Amino acid sequence: MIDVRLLRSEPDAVRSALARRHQPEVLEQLDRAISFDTLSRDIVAKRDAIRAEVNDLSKEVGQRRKSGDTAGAEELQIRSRAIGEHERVLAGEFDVVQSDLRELLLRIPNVPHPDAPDGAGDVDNPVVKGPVNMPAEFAEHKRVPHWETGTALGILDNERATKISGAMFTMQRGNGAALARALCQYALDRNVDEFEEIRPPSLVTTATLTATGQLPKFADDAYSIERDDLWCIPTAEVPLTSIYSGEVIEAEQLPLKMMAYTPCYRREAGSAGRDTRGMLRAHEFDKVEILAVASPEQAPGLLVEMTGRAEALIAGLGLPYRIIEICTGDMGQSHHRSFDIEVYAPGCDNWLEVSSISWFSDYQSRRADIRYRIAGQKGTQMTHTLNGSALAVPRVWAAILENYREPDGSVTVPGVLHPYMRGVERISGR
RNA sequence: GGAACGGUGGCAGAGCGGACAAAUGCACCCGCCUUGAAAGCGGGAGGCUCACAAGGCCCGGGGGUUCGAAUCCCUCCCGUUCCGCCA
Repeated sequence: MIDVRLLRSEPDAVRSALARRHQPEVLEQLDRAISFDTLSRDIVAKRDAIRAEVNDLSKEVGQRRKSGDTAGAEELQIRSRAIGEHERVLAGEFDVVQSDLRELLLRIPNVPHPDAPDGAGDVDNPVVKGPVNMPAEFAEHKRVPHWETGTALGILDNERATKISGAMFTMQRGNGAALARALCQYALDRNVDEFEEIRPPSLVTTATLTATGQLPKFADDAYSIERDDLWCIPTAEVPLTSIYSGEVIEAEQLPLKMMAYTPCYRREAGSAGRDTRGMLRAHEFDKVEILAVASPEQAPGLLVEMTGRAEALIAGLGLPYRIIEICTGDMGQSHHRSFDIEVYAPGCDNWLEVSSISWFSDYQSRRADIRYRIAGQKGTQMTHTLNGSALAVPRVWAAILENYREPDGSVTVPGVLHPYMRGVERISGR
């Protein structure tokens, strides 16, 4: 949620920043929000003046009662009651305007960072690094999609996954399952130097899913358990961000760095049939997420650090990759600035998005009410949040099967994963 | 799921219809005292809204009663204990 005070003090700056997202309806919402805010301040001023009057009268009623002036007290009561009617009307109006305003603000996206590249959509995302590790050409035996290799080796069984749960569910078996788990273990071990490992709940309340920005706008993308008013998390970002919701953190505690390995659930409404072969897009997948709660000053450095960490994991696996920056027209609603890491998969002949690292400025913190206090200073400020996929399993799993496919159809396991694979260095057919 | 009891400031904990932003203790900050510190003494200090002041709001959330609610009523949430169920 963007700051209403910013809307008041610098409406033009907010407008031109949001205009870079190339979504005309956002600017309309902005105008309505500004007029709601003006109206609400107008009403609250009147309401408060009346409340002050009622408070004064009530005090006097008490005093007169005490001194025995019953008649005088009763006369004041009558007056106060009449004024109270008016107060009730104004208070009602205020509540309506406030909730309309909040509803609007929850749907207005974050302002992009000034340095975020301009663009209308994903084709405008500039490559900021790479390709790294990219061979001049790929041998024919690597030009095999992972779903063929995985099925042939008996480590991918999507046919039965579909029988069990329906379309767009996947299932890994044997060394394929081990490979998926090894990737998570690898990602956790490489970040435990700085990030606290968390095992959060994967079902969360509506308030929690609203704090990170998925609700109210993107309800169709999440699985909901209506009977208990809970939602399945689409990413560990959701529970991790809300760990400190409603709390005030001492400045010297910042940044708070956390990571979690969780399943992620996405309905993928509207994307059925698109890039859904093999492991490319599924309703349920595993991911290791890294997250930081920081001061505004710490945030830019953390964005660089966290992007570097995600990159190091991919580089460590020896996969060809590149880093792109997300342009203003392609940014997620909560994002202030964002980078993606893409891995090249020769079998699909495609760059696969395997990691996304984002800075949310105070957008999520304001929704979640996460503040910090500087010792010796009055008041509190909103924190900044950042997060990124350290490693999203399915597409990395897919890229390994394609990049490490041998002429005989087996798959070599990258060296860094050997310790987590019970010594298996090569996955061959049974 | 059932029953009982709870939810008040950083923490503990009083207040249970009228001057309560809220006693007291601990912790914290500033003085005095001291070579320095502790103890002792004196003083200060919550959050939100807000340019500031004034005003308003905040005693788990929401609603109600009342001239007036931390205090009474309803409802929801959370916690503790006991029972039931269960990995």
